This record gives sequence, structure tokens and C-alpha cells, in this order.
Amino acid sequence: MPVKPRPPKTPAPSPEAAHAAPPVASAQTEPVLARGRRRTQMTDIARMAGVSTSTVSRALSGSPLIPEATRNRIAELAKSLNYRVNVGAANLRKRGVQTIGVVILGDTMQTISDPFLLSILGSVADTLDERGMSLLLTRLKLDRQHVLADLVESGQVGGLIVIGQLTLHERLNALTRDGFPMVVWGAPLPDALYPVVGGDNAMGGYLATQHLIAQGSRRIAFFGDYSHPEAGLRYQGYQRALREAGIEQDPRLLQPFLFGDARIREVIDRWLDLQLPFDAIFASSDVTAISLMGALTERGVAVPQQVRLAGYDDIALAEHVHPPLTTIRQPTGQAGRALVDLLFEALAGQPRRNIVLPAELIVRESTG
Amino acid sequence: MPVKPRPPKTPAPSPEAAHAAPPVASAQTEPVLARGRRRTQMTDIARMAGVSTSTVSRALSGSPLIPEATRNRIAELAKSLNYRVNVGAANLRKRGVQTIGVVILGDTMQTISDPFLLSILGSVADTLDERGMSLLLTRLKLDRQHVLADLVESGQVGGLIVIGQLTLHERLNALTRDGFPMVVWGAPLPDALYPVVGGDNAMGGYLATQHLIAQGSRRIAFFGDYSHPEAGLRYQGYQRALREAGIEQDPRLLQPFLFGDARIREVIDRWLDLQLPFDAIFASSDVTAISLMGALTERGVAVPQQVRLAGYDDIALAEHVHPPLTTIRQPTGQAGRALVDLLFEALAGQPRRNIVLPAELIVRESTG
DNA sequence: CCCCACAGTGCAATCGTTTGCATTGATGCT
DNA sequence: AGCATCAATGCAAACGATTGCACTGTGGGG
Repeated sequence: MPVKPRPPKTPAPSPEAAHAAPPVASAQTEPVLARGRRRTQMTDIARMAGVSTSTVSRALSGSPLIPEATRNRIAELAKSLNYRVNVGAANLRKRGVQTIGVVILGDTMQTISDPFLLSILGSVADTLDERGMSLLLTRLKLDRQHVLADLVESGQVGGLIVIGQLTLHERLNALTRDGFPMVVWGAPLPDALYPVVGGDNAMGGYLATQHLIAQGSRRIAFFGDYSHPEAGLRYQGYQRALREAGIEQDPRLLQPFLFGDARIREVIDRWLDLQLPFDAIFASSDVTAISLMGALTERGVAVPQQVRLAGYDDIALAEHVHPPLTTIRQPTGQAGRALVDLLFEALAGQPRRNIVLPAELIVRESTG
Repeated sequence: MPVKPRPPKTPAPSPEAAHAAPPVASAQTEPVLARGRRRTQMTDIARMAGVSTSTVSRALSGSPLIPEATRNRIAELAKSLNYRVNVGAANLRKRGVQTIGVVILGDTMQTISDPFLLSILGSVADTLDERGMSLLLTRLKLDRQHVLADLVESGQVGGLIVIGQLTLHERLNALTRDGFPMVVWGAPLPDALYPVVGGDNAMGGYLATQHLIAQGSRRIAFFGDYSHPEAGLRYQGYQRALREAGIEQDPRLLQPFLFGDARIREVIDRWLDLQLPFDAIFASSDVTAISLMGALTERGVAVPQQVRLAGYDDIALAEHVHPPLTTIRQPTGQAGRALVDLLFEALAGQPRRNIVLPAELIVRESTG
């Protein structure tokens, strides 16, 4: 009786099942949650306070037109009744929203479960919260890209923060061209039209590799998908460090495999079996590094005595594994603030700019 | 020119800075993102199609009142214009929302960065997405609990999914008493009024401990905050397994310290220094277990040869560390579905019920 | 041939706020 | 005293959709 939402109501599957029809819900309507019991609204407050809704509205929004006495009286009445303005209605009238959308790219669970991306999400959540905005979270499977446009066109969010650019570069550019307010966490590609926030990946790669070299390593492997913008830059930093040290790169020591990829162990096994010499590994993420650490230990290779190991991101676990992992720290706290700042600038029509956050080498025992 | 949001506009800090005033934003207005350039709306479609907005509205929502020919014509026109109905306006009229709020409890970054809770978040996100609903994410600091009520009272969300009950039990009960539609991930407390989804923690604790015993361990330590509802149940399972095996529990082997707590290492150090005998540890989370693994390895204690180690949650890293971690898997995929299902039931006014998801023992090498 | 039923469509009210403008006293000034 | 000013307040029109109800026109049945 109090609440009456429509049931999930799958529209009776058509007979002759059209073999695995694509996501049926092309019409955006259907399941609507009724807001249930009649909520107290502005009219009620107005009546009880003996004023008009105009006055209530102004009072609650702190307008200087309303003398403080009245304002307080109304505010207190509202609070005692547990009243909150209906933000939907308010937004409609004000023609704006207080919500921004955060989309996390990737089909795989893995993508959303990388602790690093999630600490960015957390940081964004906190920043938006501080500014009184809400966060609409969407996971974007690569085949449902149109959702991006939906979010803004349907007026649900005022702008978008995209975490992870992956293969979406072109589409992101197109959306920006359409005047879409949007910021991306990732690496600034030369032809990107959208503002980008990211770590100083080239520097991070450089610092890590340089450190490995300084520790005495000469044959340093790189694990990471160098076709990915961010990892690509880390790879460039890696190359520069080698070059500066006069070390020639061995292409066999370059591996695109990532955390969760069974081939990581295969690679280690093969290298060891072939007696391919390597005395260090720079992994482009901590989870990959920790996975490598497991593979090496399993084969009896001592870290750091036989192989030094460095990761990237400085996730929480990095300092708790054994040996504690040398890594590059990215300032996730700043990341959220930077993303939100840039989004607001975009919304204000200010010229696009990028923000590069510093990379910091955190030396622990995995590199000796 | 195209976009014109109000600037963040901090209301000029009052002179005599009232030493660090609490979050000034008591009024819920201020920063509103303008939706920018005039969006095409239903009137436009109606005019171009030569029909009324009624017809457009019905056509786009797939009403059978509109013959298929017209319906398609309008749908295509809308698509070609890149039109989407304004969900805010629609919701206002329909007196409902298509958004549910997910709140993650805890002040600390740690809380949101536990991979396990996040995979639940991901699972919820996917489930809601399938059902055409949106997800409003909020991180709830313990001192801002009123935000919970705000979300529903202001009509932003139709219901709440709360991840992590922590110390909020009483407040959650109170909200439920007020008719708040809400579901909680955690453990069912005896006097809980709200529906709860959780893993079978008692069984999980039992299975893990039983397994350690079966492997030959007799002195098994428990690491976990047993005052927390979920960990408490795991602890009960642990106790039951010991009891059934006729093993007397040693209270010195019970430790509430968690991942990230420096005292974990201190405890291990102390135990080893005191030569307090223990031959296994059951940790109530994988991150804690991995951290313990690091501490043990550092002290030269071999896992599993000298000490067997089991965790909880089966996070992605668990199988990649060395030795791979024996753990209890919680079906995160089902978790999202269960949470959403129960929330819908609550919204439909159906009687409250809980869902307990099975716990599965995953045996890996850390237990021998 | 008349009437009714009914498929299509449109009118206009409504959802809960915000806000431009008009209105009202009270005050100050000449 | 008369008038302009101004602080408080209210009226009513938006905001962009949905939907009950009334209105057409057509076809079929009697």
C-alpha cells in the first residue's frame, strides 16, 4: 500500500525467440520506482508558515530578499518536518543538474577491480561530494558506447568523467567535437580534443628504470601493454633510461601481458627454461608486478637477489607483500580534484588544458 | 557561449574567518550545471513529425495506442535528431525515479579500496544497468549520516543499497522503520529490520578452519575484527570447527587487527619471539592474509610448510600471489543480483527477507 | 441508411520548484 | 502632505515531459 513500483516486467518474450536478441531495452522507459508515500512538499511548508511557496523557496535557498528572521523560521519548520526540496523538480526549473557521470570503461570485471582505478573513483567521489554534486556511476561495456551520449543528452548528468581511455579515443574526440563536457583520466594523445588528467607516465617509467639500473641491473624486462596510451608512455620512459645508460634494449624482454593473463607465467617459465638472461622486471602495474612476483618465487627465483622487480601505482598491497614492492606512486587524491576542476572549466567554456600529476618513486625491498 | 554553468562560487568567505566552519553548504543549492545549448525536445519532434507531443511521447514509450507505422516514423526521426527524453522531466511527471543510491560506508580510503567490496559494487552496477536503472554512488563518512535520508527524501533515488553495515545498525533500523526502501550487504543481525544480503560467513569460517584442521593444523590463529557482524560469524564458524575437532581454542591466537594495521607485523614478531606455537592462520579477508603472508615470509617462516594460511573473499590477486592463497569464495556476481532483487521487493512492499549466498572453499597451495 | 464502436489523435492539466514581475505597506525626503 | 523608494511578499508562468479524457473519422452491423 505505501509503495507501488511497477514490477520489473520483462515484456513477455516474443514466441519464436529471435535467437538472443540484442539488449531488448531500446525504449528507455519501463521500470520506474514510485516515490511512494506522499512526501511533504513546499506547499505544505508554505501553508504552515503562512507564506507563499515563493517565500519558502527563497528562504530555503538563502536568498537575501528574505529577512533573516523569516528565513530561520522557515528553515526550522522545514527541518522539523524532515523536508528536502525535490531536486528533480528544482533541476527541471533551473534547467541544470547537480550530477556528473563517471564512466569506467571495460567489459571485464578486471577493469573495474583494479584497485588503482578505484582509488581514483573514490577520490572523484569525495571531491564531487565536497562540491555538493552527485555521482552517477556507469560501467561502459565497449559495445554500448552510445550510452555515453545518452547520459548527457537525456539531461541526467551535466558532464562526464571517463576513467580509462582504451580504444575509445576516436569516439571521445567525436563527442568533444559535439560540445560534450567531458574529462578523461589517461594519457594525453597528440590529437586529443578532450582534456586529460593523468600521471607523468614517461617520468614514472624513467624513474623506475633508472632506479633499477642504478641498483646494478642491465637486462631489464618490461611488462605492459605498450599499445595502451599510459603504458606506452611508461615504456618510452623505460627506453629513455636505457638509452641514457647506454644499454641496448633486447626486444625479447618486452611483453604485453597483464595481470590475470596466464601467459605471464608461461613467459617466466620460458625465459627461465631458455636461460634467457634478465636481472630485473619493470611492470606497468602493481597487480602485474605482484603476479610476477608469485611466478618468480614459484620458480625459486629470489626477488630481489636474482631479479629486481618494480611496479607502478603504489596500490595499498604493494607495501605489504614480501618483499615490499618498489613502485611509482600516483597521487590519487589529487587526481579526483584535478578531474573535477577540469570538468568545471570545460563546463564554463574555458579553453581546454591537461593536467599531469607528478610521479614519485617509492623504493622498497623488491629492488634490493 | 555554448555552455554557461555558474562558477563554483564560494560565497565570499566571511571576514573574521569563523575558525574552520563546518561544511558551509547547509543550503543544498549553489552549484548547478546548466545543461548548456538548447537541447532538442519533444515539441520539436512533434512539430517535425506533424503530430502532437502526446503522440510523440506515446510513440517513444512504445504505447500500443500508436500504430506501428507512426511509431517507427517518430522513433527514427528522434534518433536522427539524436533526441532523448529528458528523464528529469519525465520522472517528475511520473512521480518516480529510475535511480537507486549505493552508499559505501567508511571514512577511510581503505574501506572503498577493498577489492571485494568493489567487486560487489561492480556487480550491482551491472545488474542495475541490465534493468535500465542508474546508480548514484555516495561515500558515506560516518559523521554525515543524514545524507542517507537526504538521498531518498529529496527524491534523487528510489531506494538505497548500503554496502557495509559497520556501526550503522541502529540508524539503518530507524530508517527502515520510517519506511525507507533499503537493502544492506552484510550479516543478518538478530534484530535487523532491513533486508540483508550476505555470504554464508559462519559456513565459510567453518569450511576454512575445518580444512586447516584436515591438513594437520591444530593451533590455528584467527585474524579479524570479530566485533564486526560478518567477521563475527566467520569467527563462530572457526570456533565450531575447532570444537568439533576437539581442539581447545587459545585466546592468544585471536587477533582483531586488519590489513593496513602495522600491528599485524608486531603480532607476528611477538609470537615468533615468544615462540608462541601456531601452525596456521585463518584471516577474515584476503588482503589481511596477503599482508600476513608478507610478514611471515619476512621472518623466514615458510607458508605452508611451517604455517598454513587461509583467507576470505577470493579476490583476484589471491591466486597470483605465492604461494597461491587458499580462501573462501563469495559469489560476487550473485551478490549484485540479490541486492537489487531484494530492493525491488522492498519497493513493492513485499515482506522483508534475507538472502544468504553460499560460501565455497577454494583450496590452493597456501594450506599445503 | 443510421448508429455505434473503436482506432488514432490532440487538449490541457499536472508533476514540484524557481523566478520575473507586480503588489503592498512603510519609510524618508522635500 | 505628497511622492518616490524600497524591503517583503505573492502571482503566475515557466521547466519538459506524461496521461485522462474528449474528440475525430472510419467501418461494420442492423
